[in-house]
Amino acid sequence: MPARTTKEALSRERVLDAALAVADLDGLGTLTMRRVAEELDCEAMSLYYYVRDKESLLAALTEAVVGEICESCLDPSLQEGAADWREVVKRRCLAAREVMLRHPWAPHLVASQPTAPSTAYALFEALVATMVDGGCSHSLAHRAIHSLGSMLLGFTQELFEPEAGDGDISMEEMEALALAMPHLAKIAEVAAHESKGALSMCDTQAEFEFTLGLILDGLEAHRCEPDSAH
Amino acid sequence: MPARTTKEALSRERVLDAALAVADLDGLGTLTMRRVAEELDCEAMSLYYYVRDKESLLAALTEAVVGEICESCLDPSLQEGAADWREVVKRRCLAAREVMLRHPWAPHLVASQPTAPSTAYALFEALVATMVDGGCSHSLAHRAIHSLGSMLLGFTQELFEPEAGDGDISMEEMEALALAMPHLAKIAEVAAHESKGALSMCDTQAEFEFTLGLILDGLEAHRCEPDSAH
DNA sequence: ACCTGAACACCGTTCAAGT
DNA sequence: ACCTGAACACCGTTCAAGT
Repeated sequence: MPARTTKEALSRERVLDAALAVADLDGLGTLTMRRVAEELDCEAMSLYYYVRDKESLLAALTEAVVGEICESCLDPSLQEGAADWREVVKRRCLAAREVMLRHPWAPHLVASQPTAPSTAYALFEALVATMVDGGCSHSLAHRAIHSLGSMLLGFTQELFEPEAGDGDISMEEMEALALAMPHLAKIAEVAAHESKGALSMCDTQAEFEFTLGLILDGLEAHRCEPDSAH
Repeated sequence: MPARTTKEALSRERVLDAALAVADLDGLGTLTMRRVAEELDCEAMSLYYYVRDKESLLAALTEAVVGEICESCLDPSLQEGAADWREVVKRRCLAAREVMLRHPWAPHLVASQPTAPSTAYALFEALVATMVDGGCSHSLAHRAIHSLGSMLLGFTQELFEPEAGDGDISMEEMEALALAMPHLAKIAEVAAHESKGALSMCDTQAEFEFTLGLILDGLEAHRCEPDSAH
């Protein structure tokens, strides 16, 4: 009779929501299977019906936060009245940051994952599109994604590296992906061409030095016109 | 008789070295008290004679890697023949990166610590000194440290925030620190003055936007002269 | 002073058994 | 199909006891 006390049926979604709630409340450190179960008023073992193991739970949680970031960043209203491609990109980074501030555990979690969740690619595609429309080359936009990585997801890491097993993505999926994200496809194409024989698609050393150069040159410019700062 | 099989006495240093070895060999994930003990051919409980708990072991390990980074960055030969303050800072960041590549687990570990290890301050002091000698204001050098944070330690995070308990550092220590690191002391002084009443000493939102601006403006410059890239 | 055996609380996970 | 009790391996940590 009492609807309140009737146990609501579990579901993968409820499990995920509970995990997110625990992380938001007490951080990743207290996110145990038993604690999530407690939140759902069930036993820890029940979770394994909806989730392969803890690792995959965390992977799903990662996808969820990154998805939230993407949603915020892709809000069309961010484009309104922007003077510049820079302003659009800036607003998107600030939107990403807002989400990260709501989920302080997110950078840690994303960084601990072996690969960036697929949700992130939509965000990268949108950023590259904005830059290319703004007159940037694909190659510059590519470097920009690397340089902005830590502003978007809160940490620095390889983003474009292939997953452990190449075989787990089919040719059809590949083509569908290329159609959905033409700019990323073009970037991947160029990068693959330039790096034939290299260990990884992106020259991370070069990317590092490029970003470093941007920052140092920018600081030098501020040194010469110290009116803006201070 | 057989010196080989005679158990060498444990020591805090040996424990730390063993922990570092485990991390380098198999990553932080396998770094358990029992595994470290195994490496030392003793029981896990023995470690507690030299280390309060695992948390403090990890803190010591953090101090060790950050110390290694500082040593590399502070190598005087990095200053030789540098055309610019930028070149010195760049070489230091690249030196830091080399250490990080040797210890891929380092960014994770440093980021997971509640506070940056004291070892890091010597590095910041040296960088600020280089910039100020190169004609930068203290306030610009301060922002530079924030902007370069992820290039130096592999992640983004609050660096200057006070530790949980303010009381655990005495007035004498404070003054000794100020004498050893005059530039950081000056920066702290200015920041404390500017932020009276604010929650934290550094306006992280402003630092974020500043770094973002450096990157975006740098990219825009590259868009206009696309000869250098591509 | 330095090390360890036994023990405890907590964790992820499996599996057979319940409904 | 969906959930759970019992059980196992592994973890950090304490403490009394050994040398």
